[in-house]
Formats: sequence, structure tokens, C-alpha cells
Amino acid sequence: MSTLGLKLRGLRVKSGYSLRKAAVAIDIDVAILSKMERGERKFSKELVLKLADLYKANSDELVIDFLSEKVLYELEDEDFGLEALKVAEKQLKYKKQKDV
Amino acid sequence: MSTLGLKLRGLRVKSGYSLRKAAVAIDIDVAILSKMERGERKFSKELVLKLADLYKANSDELVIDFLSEKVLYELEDEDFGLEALKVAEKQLKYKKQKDV
DNA sequence: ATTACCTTTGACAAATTATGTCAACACAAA
DNA sequence: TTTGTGTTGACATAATTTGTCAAAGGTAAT
Repeated sequence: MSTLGLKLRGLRVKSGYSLRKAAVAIDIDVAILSKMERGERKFSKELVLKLADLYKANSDELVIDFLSEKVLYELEDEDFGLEALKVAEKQLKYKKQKDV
Repeated sequence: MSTLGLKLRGLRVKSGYSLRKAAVAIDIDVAILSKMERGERKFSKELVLKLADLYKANSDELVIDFLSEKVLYELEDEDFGLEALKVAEKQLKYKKQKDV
């Protein structure tokens, strides 16, 4: 179950692309795209951006989903995942504020 | 700058271990521990637990720091890091609740 | 100044993961 | 049957992570 995969598959179908055509358009093997859409392989940010562009979709939300999945992947089966996210958030906020 | 590294170094010194002795105790090369404490290499969860045990420290906080650093590492230089964390948190909460 | 510690550094090998390539399969529609 | 669809698995290649080692530099005591 991959939110990003589902979204991108939905966008692809809505845009009228077959897997093969979309894969050719962004210059990767069909097998890879198939697997990525089904969550069997991880997307790369680069490909997410290419697909967003191809489907004329807003890339921000897709990138956020992409990053979120990457993060959740690191935390799977961790007892303290939620606590870790909170700590990470705090540090990120602090860092951001500091950069101003 | 690594929170976890600093904490573990502090604990080590407080516990009276030299780098070498601590490394031997948890069965890794000194070089690795040195680099990990200074944030030049990433800790593994396994080693964090071993060190927590060695220093008789509570492991929960250390593991949380460990995970948090892992997450932040994935998000470094990302414009939407904070948004991604929020999404990840929401999904994790949902998943947790569902498991009950 | 030599001995005995300590920590750091960098080069390298080994192992593990990630990524790319390909060919074949199954299904349905024309 | 041919064409188009998506899926699968085996395999090679590339990239990253991890482990090993030897040497260097520092400090302090003898």
C-alpha cells in the first residue's frame, strides 16, 4: 500500500498514459515504473518530478508524499517512531528558524 | 554536530571509558566509534543499544534520538521537510490506532 | 626521549542495497 | 492471431554502507 504509487497511477490513467508510454516518456524501464506504482520499489525524487511534469500535476504534494514515505520506511516497526518524528520536527523547526 | 554522538560521548566519559575500552566492550573497531561519536558515521540501532547498556543509561531516549537523526538525514536540504514530517506523523498515528 | 596511554584520520576491502536491463508471462480486446 | 495492457523474476551493474588496518598526533608521566 503506497499512497504515492496510488496517486501517480491515478494521475497516469487520468492522463491517458499506458505504463509503457509513461515509462518511455520519462526514460525508464516499464518494469520499474510498474513496481514503483505498486510500492514494490521506491520512487526517486527525480522520477516523481518527471512524472508530475508529465501529468501536469502539482509536484509539491507529490514530493511531500515521497518524502513522507521515505521517512515512514525508516521507522517501520519502531516502537518510538512517533516520538522520533516529534523530536525530528522540533529540531527541524529550530534549524529553520535559525537560518532566517 | 550530532546530538546522539555528543550524548553518547558524554555518557562514555562520565562512565570512565576510554574510546578503546568502550569499543572493545561492544566489539567494534575504535575508529568506528570515534567517527560515530563525532557524527562522521551513522550509528546503528544495535550499537546504540549496546552502548546504552554499557553505560547503564536509559535506552529509550537514545533510540529516539537515533531514529530522529536518521529521519532528519533523509530530509536534509529538502524544502518540504517539515510538511513531510507532518504527513508522516498523521499516517503513523492512523496506523497505530488501526492496529488496536 | 621513551613509554604508555589516548583520539583521529585516511586508504582500502568487503559486504550489503539499490538500480537498471531483459525476457517472458498472463490477460483482454480487436 | 495480433496488438496492447500490466506483472514477474532472474540477473548484472552500480552505489552505498560497513569493517579493517596502519599510522599519525596529542598529552602526561617516568
